[in-house]
Amino acid sequence: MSTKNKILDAAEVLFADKGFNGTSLREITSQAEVNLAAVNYHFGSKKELIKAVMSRYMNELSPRLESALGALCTDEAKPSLIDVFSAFIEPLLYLNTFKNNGTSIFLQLLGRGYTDSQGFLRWFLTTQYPSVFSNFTNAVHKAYPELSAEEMFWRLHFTMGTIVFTMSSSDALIDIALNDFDRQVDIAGVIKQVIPYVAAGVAAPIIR
Amino acid sequence: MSTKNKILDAAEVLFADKGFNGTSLREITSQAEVNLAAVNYHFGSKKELIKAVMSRYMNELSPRLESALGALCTDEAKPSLIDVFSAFIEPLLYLNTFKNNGTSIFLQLLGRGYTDSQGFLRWFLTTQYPSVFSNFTNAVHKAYPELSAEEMFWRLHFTMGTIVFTMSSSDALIDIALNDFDRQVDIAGVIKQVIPYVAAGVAAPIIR
DNA sequence: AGCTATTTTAAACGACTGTTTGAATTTTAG
DNA sequence: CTAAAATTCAAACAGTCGTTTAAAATAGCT
Repeated sequence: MSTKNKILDAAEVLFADKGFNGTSLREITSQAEVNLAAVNYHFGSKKELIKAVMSRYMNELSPRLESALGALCTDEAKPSLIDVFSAFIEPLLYLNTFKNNGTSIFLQLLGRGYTDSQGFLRWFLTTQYPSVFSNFTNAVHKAYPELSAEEMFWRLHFTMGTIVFTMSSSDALIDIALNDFDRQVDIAGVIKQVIPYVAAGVAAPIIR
Repeated sequence: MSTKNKILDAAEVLFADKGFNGTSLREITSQAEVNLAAVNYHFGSKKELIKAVMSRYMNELSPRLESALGALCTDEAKPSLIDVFSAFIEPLLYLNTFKNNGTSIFLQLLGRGYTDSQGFLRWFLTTQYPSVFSNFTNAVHKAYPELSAEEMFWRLHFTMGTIVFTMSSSDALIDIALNDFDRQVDIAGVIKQVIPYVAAGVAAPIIR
């Protein structure tokens, strides 16, 4: 295993758990069992390391998401919103085979990225992977054409919030579910719970 | 204006903007124009200052929320989920009169509290203000009795995520709405947009 | 006024942060 | 085998962090 990958593997878990600002390079390098200076040598800076961690996931996710959402839009049949959101399941769960707990880690990282460090990660994702967003809005528009661009904007951000926030505290929530309801839930279970919710939210009647 | 209040006023704005971990005591005290040591003198520690900032809002919000939700439950008429979520509007917007931008600041603080500092704030709120949560779940249960406790647990956390996440990035979102749609939105406008969304999400049909 | 208690102040504490350095080591290639 | 390139390493850098200290200033009270 290369030093670079040892660092990435250790970093993503710590970042997901304690946030980007909350994780020090010393924690990462000691967890990865490499020298402290290795991060700056291989990645240049902590910020570049964060980008590298996210890119490793986005490069796997982006094409799969693109084709799944693209298939919905080229179909002549009108997809339901459940179809649109369900298109995320397979690509997201693929991250689990690509890496242990990959889905959960990635979604937690996404949540961290939106609140930590004044949204520089949001800028990075929207500029580096713009097609993911446009594919998504296109699919939603096909499923629910009555929704104006502005209303869609808000509802998609609400959806983003639901997903990202839920996932960034998914470990705690899964713990509570285990204690209060004796129910063993995994990340796939949470995803299946959240899809009807966000689909209904986006499909909510328009109040004018 | 007392030193204590000068600190609280400066702290809440900085905390909302940059998070609890992202704001240093030196930023707070120089913004408040008081000595650095004043925080530890008046509050004991940074952690206690965070609690004090939140308590100042919760002590205003909690009784108003309690009576608004309580009224729904004692009514013999079955409330709709829109009614339940609309019960939050008046107490939340009251924070705006209590303090400039109070609603927005409080909701942003809430969002920060859920992701910063490994959820110690979540523990603080759920143990110090448990009635808010139980009143809420009671009201939802009355509006939608078919929802099991476990399903309600998940949907309420999804809702929490939607609200809290949206509000913690509300400044950025309001900016985008202004640029892309020439639409001036304020925090009340965002709340009115989000209520149909979360109400529909919670009301989503149960898939078993 | 004087005395006490409260508050403010400047300075320093030790611990931690990301980053850089230059020498030692390992790997690669001719 | 050897020389060059790439990597690892311990050490130190300059900063920032939350907190503490002890002296100075202020306030309240008799």
